[in-house]
Amino acid sequence: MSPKIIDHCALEAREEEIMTTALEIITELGVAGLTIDKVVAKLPYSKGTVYNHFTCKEDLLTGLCNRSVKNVAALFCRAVAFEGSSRERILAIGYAYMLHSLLNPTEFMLVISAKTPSIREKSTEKRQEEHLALESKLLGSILQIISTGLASGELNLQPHLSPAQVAFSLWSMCFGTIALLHESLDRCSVRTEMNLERELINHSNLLLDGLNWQPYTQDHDWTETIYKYKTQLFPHEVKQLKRLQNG
Amino acid sequence: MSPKIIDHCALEAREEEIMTTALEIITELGVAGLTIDKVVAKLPYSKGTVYNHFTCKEDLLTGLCNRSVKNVAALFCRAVAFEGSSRERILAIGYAYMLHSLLNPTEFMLVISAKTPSIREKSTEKRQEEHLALESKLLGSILQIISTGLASGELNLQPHLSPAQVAFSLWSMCFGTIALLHESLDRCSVRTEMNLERELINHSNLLLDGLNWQPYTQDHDWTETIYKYKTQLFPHEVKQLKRLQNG
DNA sequence: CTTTATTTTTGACGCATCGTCACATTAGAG
DNA sequence: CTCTAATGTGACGATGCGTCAAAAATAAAG
Repeated sequence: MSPKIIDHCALEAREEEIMTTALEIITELGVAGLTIDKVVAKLPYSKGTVYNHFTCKEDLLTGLCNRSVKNVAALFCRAVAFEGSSRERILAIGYAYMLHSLLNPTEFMLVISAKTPSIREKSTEKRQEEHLALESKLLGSILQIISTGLASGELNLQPHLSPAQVAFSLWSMCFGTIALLHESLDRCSVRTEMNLERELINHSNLLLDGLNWQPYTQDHDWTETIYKYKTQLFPHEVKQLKRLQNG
Repeated sequence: MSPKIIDHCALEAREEEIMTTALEIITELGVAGLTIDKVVAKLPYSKGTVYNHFTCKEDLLTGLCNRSVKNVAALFCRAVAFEGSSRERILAIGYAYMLHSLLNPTEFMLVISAKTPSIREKSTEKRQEEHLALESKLLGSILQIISTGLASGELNLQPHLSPAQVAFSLWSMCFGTIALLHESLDRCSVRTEMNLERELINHSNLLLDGLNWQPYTQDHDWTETIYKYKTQLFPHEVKQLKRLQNG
């Protein structure tokens, strides 16, 4: 009894390896170009082994999507810890989301793709649940900032709005803005990344003003806040982005 | 010479027939379940004929998506003609979009799917352009309302915002809200359609307040306006929706 | 009515990809 | 060294895509 012990650590490492290889192929050939056979060809394992980790191609895509959301969650945690007013911190969340989408365009697209029924329909229940859990972790970061805003009195909720509703508003605003600007980014090159930044900040400020979240847009130097994001909060990411845009 | 004149009308009718059949299959089996062979099996034509209309499956999906956007555009035109303040008319746009997404969930999902790179990469340039033209028609309706709002003085743009930026904000807000609530609608049945309606109105009002688009949320009876949407502007659609929810 | 030139339709075919499963391999216990 | 169970392998059947040579349909000319 007990032959060949399953080394959980090694298993997980292999799963990472498979996902990384899949991401390379997607970056090169697009989601449509992804093929299990191509993944297998790039790996020292066989098809059967890959199918031990992922039940089908869609399951692999969802796994990739979850890995990406985990990275976003890490950025959000940093945004929550930003030294500043609650409104500055909530804006940092949107900024983090944008940075992530610019640094990892392939993965961002994957998150949208994974929400598509054709992929959801086929991937594992387990990975689906993992995805939901990760998403609510993201919402958790937002809710955390909302509650400190309420505590400090900078945010006064209108009676018909719950914190969850506000969090959802912010979330969907970011999602919609980035998704739509991302897609046009691929088409008409008129819009550059800088435009995405400007629109996202505009749109966020409109929403936050509507919420009466102080300080209002005109009562604070937001350019300076964004400068702090760039130099203090996400210096590494911004540097990486600049390198990406020049290279 | 000159045999068999191509009857453009008949051709178009057949294209419609193909798309309708494809939509039936998608509604039944999901986007992933769509197969050209299945479409052909349901039609009195052969595979070759279908491929005379659409170059590939993805092209068919984009065609389906465009047909759906055309219907949205028609609803938007009615919203523009609503008798009321400019803010009431802009809110009607969002309401129309929501109604459409609830009445045609399959098609709404398709619009998201069609934005996915894996589909865009493969569909025809021609249909891509058609899609862009249709989308800018939608934005056109929004811009039209913005300009009447500016003319009447109900909307005063802050200097750093252009009408196009405002239109984009509204558009992405609607898109994000509906997309995210639609997808959770499929998963946790906690959220009903009524919730989508409430959230969309909330979210719209937040944004419009942020824009200083009068009358503000607290200065007008919006419940009554929504009642007008239901009874005067989209009575047929609302009735259809109720039938759908009961049946 | 027959012929002819041309367009349209057809469906069998070749190719790619998927996911499976019977068999091979491996590593530790006895 | 042998036995055993977990793990890995890749050939295989099935499915679906898109093509293309041949067949059918059509309308004007003879």
